[in-house]
Amino acid sequence: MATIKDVAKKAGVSVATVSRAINGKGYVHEDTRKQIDEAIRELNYKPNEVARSLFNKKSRLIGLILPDIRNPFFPELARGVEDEMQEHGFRLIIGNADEKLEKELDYIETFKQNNVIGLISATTNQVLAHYENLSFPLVLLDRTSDEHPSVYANGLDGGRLAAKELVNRGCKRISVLKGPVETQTARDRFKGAVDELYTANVHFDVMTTSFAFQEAEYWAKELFSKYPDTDGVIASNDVVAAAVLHEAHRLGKQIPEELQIIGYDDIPFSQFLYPPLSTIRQPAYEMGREAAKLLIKFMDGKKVENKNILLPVQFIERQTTRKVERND
Amino acid sequence: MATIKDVAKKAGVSVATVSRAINGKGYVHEDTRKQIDEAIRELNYKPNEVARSLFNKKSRLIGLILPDIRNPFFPELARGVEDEMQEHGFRLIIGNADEKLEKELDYIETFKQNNVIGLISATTNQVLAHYENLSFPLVLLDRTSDEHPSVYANGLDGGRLAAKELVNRGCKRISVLKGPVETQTARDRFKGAVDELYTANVHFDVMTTSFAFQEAEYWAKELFSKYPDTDGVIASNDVVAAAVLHEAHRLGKQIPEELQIIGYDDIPFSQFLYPPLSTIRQPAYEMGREAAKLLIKFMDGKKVENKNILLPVQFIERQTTRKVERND
DNA sequence: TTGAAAGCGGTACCAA
DNA sequence: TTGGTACCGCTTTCAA
Repeated sequence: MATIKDVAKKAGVSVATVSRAINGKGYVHEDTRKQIDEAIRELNYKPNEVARSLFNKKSRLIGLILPDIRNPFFPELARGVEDEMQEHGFRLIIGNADEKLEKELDYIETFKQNNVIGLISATTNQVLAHYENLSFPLVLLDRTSDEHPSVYANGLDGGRLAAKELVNRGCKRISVLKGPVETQTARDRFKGAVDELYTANVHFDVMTTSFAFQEAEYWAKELFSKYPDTDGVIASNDVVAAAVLHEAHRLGKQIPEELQIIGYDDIPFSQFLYPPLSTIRQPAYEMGREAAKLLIKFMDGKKVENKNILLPVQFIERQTTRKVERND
Repeated sequence: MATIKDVAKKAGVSVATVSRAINGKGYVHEDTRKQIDEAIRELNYKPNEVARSLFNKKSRLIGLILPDIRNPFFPELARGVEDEMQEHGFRLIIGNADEKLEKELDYIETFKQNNVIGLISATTNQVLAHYENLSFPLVLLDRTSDEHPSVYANGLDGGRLAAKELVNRGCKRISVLKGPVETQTARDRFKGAVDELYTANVHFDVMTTSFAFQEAEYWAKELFSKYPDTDGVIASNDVVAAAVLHEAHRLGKQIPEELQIIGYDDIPFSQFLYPPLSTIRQPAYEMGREAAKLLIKFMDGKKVENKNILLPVQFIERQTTRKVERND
C-alpha cells in the first residue's frame, strides 16, 4: 500500500502539502495540486483510515447494534440506516447482540476502540448505563428514553389499533401476547391494547412471549393450550403471529372465521403467509433512515429541536381478520 | 480514555514495560506486573485498538460481506460466522452489499482501510478481480472458486434431490426456477435439477428469477401466467417458494394435490407457511461456522489441506409435497 | 528486567 | 504557498 510519503516523493513536495491537498484545507497551488493528483492516481493511493483515525480520534465509521439479526424486522431497520449513511459518506458496521447483554457490551467496546463517530442502538435491554460517557453521539432506535435521542414508532397507537380492529370484527375472547417485559415498545403496545380492551369492555387474557423464532412455536402451543377458545390474537410481532397461525392450522381452526390474528411489524414475509397476515405496520426502513438522519445532525453538532422522533403505525388489513364495513 | 502513558505513570514504570506486560511478551518482573495490573484496573484502561492497528497493520476485526441482509438465509450464515469468531476473540463487522457491485467494493475498501485481518464474502457476483491482492486472507461463503478457499453446500445434490422428490411424487410438468445466472450455487442447483429431470424423462420448463423479496411476487405471477398447468415447482429459494405458494393460493390451487412446491434453503419462516414448505435445507449456520474456522486457520498461517469445504444438503419433507412411501 | 526512542501513517501548527 | 516537525497511542528494538 502506498503511503502519503510515497505520494509526496513522487510529486516532489512534502507530506504536509499532500495532506493539505487531500483534505482541501489550507493553501495548495493549482499546479502543485495537479502534480499531487497525478501521483495519487499513479500510485493508487488511498489514505490510511487507521492513521487518520488515530490522530483525529475519529473514523468514518458508524456503529449499529441490532438485538436479533434473524428477526426480519431488524435487517429492514438496518437497510434504512445504511442507505442514509451511505449517501453521506459514512460507513456502517453492524453488530448483532443476539439479545445478550454481554454481546452488546462487547460491541460497544469494539465500536469505542475503533473510534466510531456515532452509534445507533436498537437493542431491547432497558439498562442504558453502558451508554453513558460515550465520546460520540448515540441514537436509540425502536425504543425511547428521556436522556437520549431516539426514533421509534407509536406503540401505544399500535396496540390500541390492533385491539380496536379485533373488537370491531366481533372478537369476544382476545388473547394479548405481550413482548418481553424489558422492552419499552412492547410495553407501549401492550398498554395500548389493554386500554382499548378495557374501554370496549371485551374479555381478554395475557401471555408474555419473546420475539424470537426459536421460541415462537412454543408460545403458540402454549397459547392454545391455555386459552383454547380464544377468538382473537394480538401477537407480539409478526414472527410470533406466524407461529400462532401455523399452530391454528394444525388445530384445524378456520381463519378468520373462528380465529382472527393481528401481527406487529409487517415484515416482508407476512404477505406470503396463508391467509396473508393482517398486521400493524411499523415503518422499519423509514425508522432506520430517520435514526441515521438524526445521528448525522448530532455528529454535525447541530442543534436539534425534536430529539425523540415518533413515527406513525398503520393497520394493514389482509386476511387473518374478517372484512367489515369501515366506519372510522 | 486512559492511555498507556497514564498506566505507566500510575504504576511508576515506562510505557514499554506496560506494553510488555499487556501483551505478555518479554520480561516483566512479577511485582512490576502486579503494579501494572492494579493501575490498569483502577484506570479502567483498555488499549486503543486503532493505535495498535496502526503499528501492527492488523486489527482484530473480521469483515463479512452479505449480498442481501433481508433474505433470512444470510443472517443465519452471519450468526454462524459470528459465534465462531466471538469464541476466538475476533470481532465481526458486517457489510450488506445489497447485490450491488458498487456497495461491495465500498465495503472491501472500508475493510482494507480499517485493517481487517480476514474477510468472508458471500456475495453473488462472479467477478472476483477485486478480491485479488488483498493483504489478508479471504474465504468465500455460499459459493466456490478454484483460486480461493470456500465453504458451500452441495448445489448439484440439492437440485437433483429436489427434482427427484418431485418426480417420485408424480409431477409431470415441472417448473424449474433458476436463481440469478451469475450465482455459482444457483447454476449448480439448476444443473442438478435438470440432469435429474432429463434422466427421469419428465417434462420441464425453466424460468430465471432473482432471489429477492421485492421481486418474488412478480416471478410467481409470471410463472403461473406462462405455465398455468405446471404441477411441480422447484423454487430458486424459500423466499421465491413462499411467493409461489401465495400466488397458488390466490389462484385457488390445491396444494399439494394439484401443485407441489419445493423450496431451497430452509429459512426459519418456511415451517410457518401454509402448508409448511418442503424444501432443500442448506446448513446455513454451520456453513457460517465452517467458513469462520477456515478463515481462522488461514489467519494463523496454518497449512490447510482441504480449501474447499462442501457441506451436504438435505430434503426437508413438509407438506407442500405429497406423502409417499420412501424407498431410497 | 527495564526504559529511551524510533516509527506505524497520517494531521496541523508554525515558521519560512 | 510550502515544509519541518511534534504528536495521536501503541509496539519493539536496543542499550543500559
